[in-house]
Amino acid sequence: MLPAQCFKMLSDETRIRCLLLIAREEGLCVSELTQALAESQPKISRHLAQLRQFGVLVDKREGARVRYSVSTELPGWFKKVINGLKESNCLKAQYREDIERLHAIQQG
Amino acid sequence: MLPAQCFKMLSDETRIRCLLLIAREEGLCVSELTQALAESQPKISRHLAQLRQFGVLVDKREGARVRYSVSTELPGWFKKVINGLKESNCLKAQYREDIERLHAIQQG
DNA sequence: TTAGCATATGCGCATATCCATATATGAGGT
DNA sequence: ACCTCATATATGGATATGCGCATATGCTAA
Repeated sequence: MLPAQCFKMLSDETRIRCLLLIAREEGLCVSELTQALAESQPKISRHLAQLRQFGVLVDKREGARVRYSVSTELPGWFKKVINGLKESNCLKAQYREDIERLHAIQQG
Repeated sequence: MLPAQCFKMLSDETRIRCLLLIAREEGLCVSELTQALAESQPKISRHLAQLRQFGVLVDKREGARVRYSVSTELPGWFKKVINGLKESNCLKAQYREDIERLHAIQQG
């Protein structure tokens, strides 16, 4: 688990947006992310697969859906990075629209 | 300053090694890094240029040499990432050899 | 000015990354 | 069985990245 490889997982805007939403909501399925980020389903799925293959996310089938959540077995320094992102107020603004779209869906 | 771009700067092992050494020693020149990492001079120079162009490092000419140091004008969450790396004991072991080579040079 | 060390950059190549499109798999309902 | 929704993957093409090598620039000293 080299740091450079971990950071490569975070080096794509789509992956960051997925990860932050999943961390914030403690688990989301592909269709929720597809709508929240307003991106194509294959695009989302492929990025989630990368994060899962690298061990950042874990997936769990729930009927027809697959729920992705943040792995609990990450190196301490990497957990801190994710928490730092999650708690950063200056970043919250950048991804506000994703959160708003997600909540709009969850309402309906 | 999108997070994904910041992390892209950290997504290369050579750049991580440079950044960690520079952060630890509070400024190093190209030749020191070239020897400490045991990599070619153009390779080191190119990666330093990327880190500088992105604003992670600042450079200062000192005679024939150029000293690179970590910028003080980085977003708070990004400073925390760098400090987290610097302080992580589990990572210190990974880059021990770089530090040893550096100190060997500085002695001589 | 010339020599020589320190640093930066241009170029070509190999490889990696990302995307859109189309298609495949999987699960549940009828 | 079929159909449909949810998710995954294969393919091909555009772009980006990293490297080695050679060369250019910058500085100092003589």
